Amino acid sequence: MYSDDALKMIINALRKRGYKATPQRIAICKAAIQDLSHPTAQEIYKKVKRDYPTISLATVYQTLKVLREINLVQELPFFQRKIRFDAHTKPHINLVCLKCGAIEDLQDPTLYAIIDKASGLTGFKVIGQRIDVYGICKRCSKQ
Amino acid sequence: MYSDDALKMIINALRKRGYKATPQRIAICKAAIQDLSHPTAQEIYKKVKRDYPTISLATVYQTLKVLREINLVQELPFFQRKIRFDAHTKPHINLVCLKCGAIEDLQDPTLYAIIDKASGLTGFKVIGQRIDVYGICKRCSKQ
DNA sequence: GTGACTGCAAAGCTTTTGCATTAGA
DNA sequence: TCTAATGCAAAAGCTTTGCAGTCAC
Repeated sequence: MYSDDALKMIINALRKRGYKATPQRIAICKAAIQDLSHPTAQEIYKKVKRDYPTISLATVYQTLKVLREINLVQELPFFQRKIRFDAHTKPHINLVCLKCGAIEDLQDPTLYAIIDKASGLTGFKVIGQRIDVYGICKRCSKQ
Repeated sequence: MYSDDALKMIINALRKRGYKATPQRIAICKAAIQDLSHPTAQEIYKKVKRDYPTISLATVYQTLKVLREINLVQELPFFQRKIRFDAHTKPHINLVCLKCGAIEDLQDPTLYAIIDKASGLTGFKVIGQRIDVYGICKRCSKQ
């Protein structure tokens, strides 16, 4: 399910920045990065709790903060005070279904050009981006 | 400062949907729509409080919910549990400076094409969008 | 061994809700 | 008049913080 290479990458990324690679931290990393559904902190917590029953939400939040710092995940603050996490930090479109709540990622090479243009026009130094499209997904439309 | 036409538009938009055009509501609308800095609810509250000292935060939140419903503003949930409001509901780029916190809007006609393409590819029915680019603005870069 | 991490509990804050009073249409 | 809106207070609920014990390195 999860390759050793990816595991090594996580451990290296942590150590390179001076963070300790604790078992809990690795479990949270794996849960956050493997999960393509853009989970909330609560969802990551529940998932990790299966293997580490004593884990606390505080640890999950602290670790997610670290992952954000080392650019392994991106925070997506959403409605209803929920923050969802996206392991996909390169430019892409989040197709957010307002009915079922699902978020689908969509690549589009044109995005790089638009972001570059925006940067060039305004002298803005780009660090990251978030592109959401809200609506109703195909599955929900059919119902 | 604020044209009668715009005022009439707000009142009409409210009444058309069955909402009453109370003085507080109009003041909040004006504060939210005039302000291009993407204010938070707190900032709108402080601004309106000058003219209506008895206004409550609850009223501000309730009114912003109404404005969202009638599509006069868009909610932008941000980091630190802050929601900022954008009176600009058409596709545009929010250039968000991570240093000074300023948000600048930028038009780009190409966005329509990208959103249409995304919609066409996936069968997604588009209702709205949010396009953020995070980085350092020109002014902050110079310092 | 030592400084960073965990996890419990409590605090912090934004946003929402309940409800009596007030006021728009 | 009659329903909806206001505004106070309290609740809700996600996220952060403090701190003692523990563990990675």
